[in-house]
Amino acid sequence: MPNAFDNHDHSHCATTGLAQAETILAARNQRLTPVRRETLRILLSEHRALGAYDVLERLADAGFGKQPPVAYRALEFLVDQGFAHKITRLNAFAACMHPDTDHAPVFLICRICHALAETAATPVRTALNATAHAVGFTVERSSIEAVGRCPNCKDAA
Amino acid sequence: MPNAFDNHDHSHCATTGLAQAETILAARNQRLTPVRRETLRILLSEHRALGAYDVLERLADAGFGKQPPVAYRALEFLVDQGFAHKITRLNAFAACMHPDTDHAPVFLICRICHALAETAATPVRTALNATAHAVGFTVERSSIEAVGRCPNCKDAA
DNA sequence: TAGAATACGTTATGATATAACATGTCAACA
DNA sequence: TGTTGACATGTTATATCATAACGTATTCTA
Ligand SMILES: [Zn+2]
Ligand SMILES: [Zn+2]
Ligand SMILES: [Zn+2]
Ligand SMILES: [Zn+2]
Repeated sequence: MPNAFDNHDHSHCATTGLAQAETILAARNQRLTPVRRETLRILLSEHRALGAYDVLERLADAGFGKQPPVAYRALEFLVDQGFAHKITRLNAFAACMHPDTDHAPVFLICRICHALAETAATPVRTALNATAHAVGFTVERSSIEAVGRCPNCKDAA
Repeated sequence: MPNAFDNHDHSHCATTGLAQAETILAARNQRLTPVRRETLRILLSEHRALGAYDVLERLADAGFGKQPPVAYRALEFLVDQGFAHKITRLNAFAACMHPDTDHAPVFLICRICHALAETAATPVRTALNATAHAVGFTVERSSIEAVGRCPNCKDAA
């Protein structure tokens, strides 16, 4: 599985992502309707986060509704079902790169090219849980988002 | 140093916070003007994050300007100088509890009572840097925010 | 005290997000 | 096979969060 920073056959990411969504949602008796499918396709088309209004514009171009709830609802569905994530730092959404495994990711956001990668969260989450436990806090959800430079942009300002 | 979840003499937090800001800013030749001071006092008055418009309302009550930039500018100053943090998950701001030590904190947000604590970030950040390094990414800034239940609310739904 | 830098206040607008409600789709089942 | 109920889609309207641009006031420095 390549990450966003590697050169890779990206068409594979998109087709795989859609196919996975089909399979998983069918098993859950959830419907991947045309708007939802197109929304996922839009997110999968890039390894970066898109604002809800960017998604909305593309949905409108594809013949769907033009009002914010159209995008927000499809995005909410995809987030709930684990096929997309909200990147809170960016107020934006990105396709999940491993919807098959239950996970709570760490996001790496390139400040230069805006590429976004999801990486193994286990060690970070272990540390976070320990830190929280030390003050009696129970973690239910968390966002771990780093901004910096990806390998392709490491020499840029 | 108590954290937000402990019972503690909270008036101490506020007076200490303001005094620290005075001292540190004087040393930096930065001005803790009346709006800035009041903004910090407002944030210090609670161990939770306040939205910019909540802060603005209290500033207006205290006789300062009533327009959003008044609050946003004071908040930006305090964040830049390390006396407040923006909690991106909440689109809100909170006073920093240890402005004396250079740090990039982990935030623990109680879903029930909205208390917010800042905890030692070192182990979490170490893990995050290692994870990032593994894919060639250089972390410049990061937000680590957990939502869950604080010790006082651990038995709640 | 003049001039420059900084801060404060306002108006106006931009960007992100949701409430509320009408219409449409589809499958279960009387 | 027509009715019903659940879900999905679309719209209007509004709420919430944030910044651009500009004029005035204050403070610093020479
Ligand atoms: Zn790809
Ligand atoms: Zn990059
Ligand atoms: Zn306190
Ligand atoms: Zn609590």
